[in-house]
Amino acid sequence: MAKKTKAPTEKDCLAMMLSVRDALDVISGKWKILILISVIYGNKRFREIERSIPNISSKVLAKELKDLEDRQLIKRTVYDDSPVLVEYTATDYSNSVSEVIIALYNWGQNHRMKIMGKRR
Amino acid sequence: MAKKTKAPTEKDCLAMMLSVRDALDVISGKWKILILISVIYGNKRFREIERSIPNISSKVLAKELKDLEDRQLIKRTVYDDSPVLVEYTATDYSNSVSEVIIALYNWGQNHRMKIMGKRR
DNA sequence: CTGGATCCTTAGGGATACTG
DNA sequence: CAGTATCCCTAAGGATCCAG
Repeated sequence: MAKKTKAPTEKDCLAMMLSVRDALDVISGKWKILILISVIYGNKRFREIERSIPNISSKVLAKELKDLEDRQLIKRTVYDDSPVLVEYTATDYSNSVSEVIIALYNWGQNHRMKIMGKRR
Repeated sequence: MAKKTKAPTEKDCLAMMLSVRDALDVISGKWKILILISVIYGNKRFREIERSIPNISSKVLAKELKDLEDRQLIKRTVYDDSPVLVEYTATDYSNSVSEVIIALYNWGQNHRMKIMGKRR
């Protein structure tokens, strides 16, 4: 109703930052997104996920998985306990991250081409 | 022509990760995206940017700005040098990050509501 | 196989003060 | 105003080994 003659500035800028920072809190770090990708792509077992992500260590993976589970971005299910069978799966919530992942993917591809082309 | 009966798996997953990792290399960290937002929103001066971002220190800002400049994600222009006037502005390239920012923003908002609603 | 425990290194970043 | 210079501290992450 009311007209806001002003273009977006300080307040919008800050609001933008706050939400973005929330998002970054969750998905920032070297591994979280990669783990999400792996799980969304269908990897379920610990070693499977580990192998799918170059250079990740089991310690880091365990820690990040726990973190992601806490935030309900993945679901951990224990199926057995003789040789211990655990499965990690995506949740609706983790699927909602897809847009972010896609955006990162697109931009990253573009960026890669740019640096490949240019300097060095 | 050829049928690929298989759904995307390992190779696509890895390709996805590589590009995403490239993107993360550039924009990860606590501050880079926030700085980009600030500059894209029109803040140009060092102190202006500094004030627009809660809790950032001048040291960190200086470092990140330099980094972003190296990667051509912002442009630094010195206009004068009596009281020293410097302007940071967005580049086409930094504008291309907008999609990522929007995605983060949307998801972050959603996430914020989710945690607000739930636990604690 | 699924992780936990331990040790260690480094980069990120806060605080504060200072220079051109 | 636009940064630098220190100092210091913590968390992220690598390496390796070990336990259930």
